Amino acid sequence: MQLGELEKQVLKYLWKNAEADVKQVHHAMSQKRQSSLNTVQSAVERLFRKGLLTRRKLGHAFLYQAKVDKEGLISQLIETVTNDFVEKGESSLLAAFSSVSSRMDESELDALERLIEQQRALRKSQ
Amino acid sequence: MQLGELEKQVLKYLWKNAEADVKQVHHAMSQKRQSSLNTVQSAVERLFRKGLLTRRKLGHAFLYQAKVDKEGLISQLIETVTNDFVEKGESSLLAAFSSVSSRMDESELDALERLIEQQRALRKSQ
DNA sequence: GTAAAAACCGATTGTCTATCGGTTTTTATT
DNA sequence: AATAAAAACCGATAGACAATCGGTTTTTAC
Repeated sequence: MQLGELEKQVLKYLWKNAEADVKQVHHAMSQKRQSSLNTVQSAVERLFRKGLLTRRKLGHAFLYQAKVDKEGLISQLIETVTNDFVEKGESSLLAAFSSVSSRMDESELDALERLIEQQRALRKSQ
Repeated sequence: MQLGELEKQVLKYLWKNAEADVKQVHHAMSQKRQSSLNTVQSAVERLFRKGLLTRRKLGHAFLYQAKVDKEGLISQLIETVTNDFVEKGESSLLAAFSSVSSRMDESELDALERLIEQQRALRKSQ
């Protein structure tokens, strides 16, 4: 999946602000860029068509909401870029990590290990 | 960094075959697609300009070689897609993992922990 | 029913990959 | 040094896709 700059900004905004209509999104975008309302509308629609947003009608306008959270999207993007290089059968997630681990320093490795423990704890409790 | 399909195939080939000239690459590509020699030449040049290949002249032709290995490229791509979403200061690599870990099953978490140990061992020995 | 607001459509521009023909440069050979 | 062959390089076109925005249609409130 290919995301443009404006689309990313819209997503970020919707992660911080649960629901918003196009007007609000446009207003928020205007801090960083001078896109017209229509341009923002298009970006929002593209995101909606890509399945990254949900929406419901409230009064005049649709209220849009992020369908995936940041972590979900990132892991989706990671799977996309890694899948192209990973052979069938091997886990692209693991492959991704082994690619990344060599760039981590000691403290990051430690932090990573703690994250694994957290993840395990989370599972036991459910 | 954006990689097209042909570019990916060229990279994969050069990961399997240390050095090759355009002719060889073209020949290898012809198994999967019927691109002309010039088309392959362009893809190889693009990869070279992107810093993903090195080359040296041997006789007539340049011999091209992958400058990054698969793991290096994947981790580079992961950093690219994650950096857009990660705040300054936080490690995008760690953020990437926490995005991905929820999709891993028990055995993958185990495998990941072993990878961390390997990584540590590797470092101590150097 | 109508005016205003929002959504939707269509067209244009810009960027990037794939494609390949054609020209220039390099190299080996005589 | 001249030349023919090989490789590299240049330029142009087509196809995707994001960004952009004007204009039309649909929806909603009054």
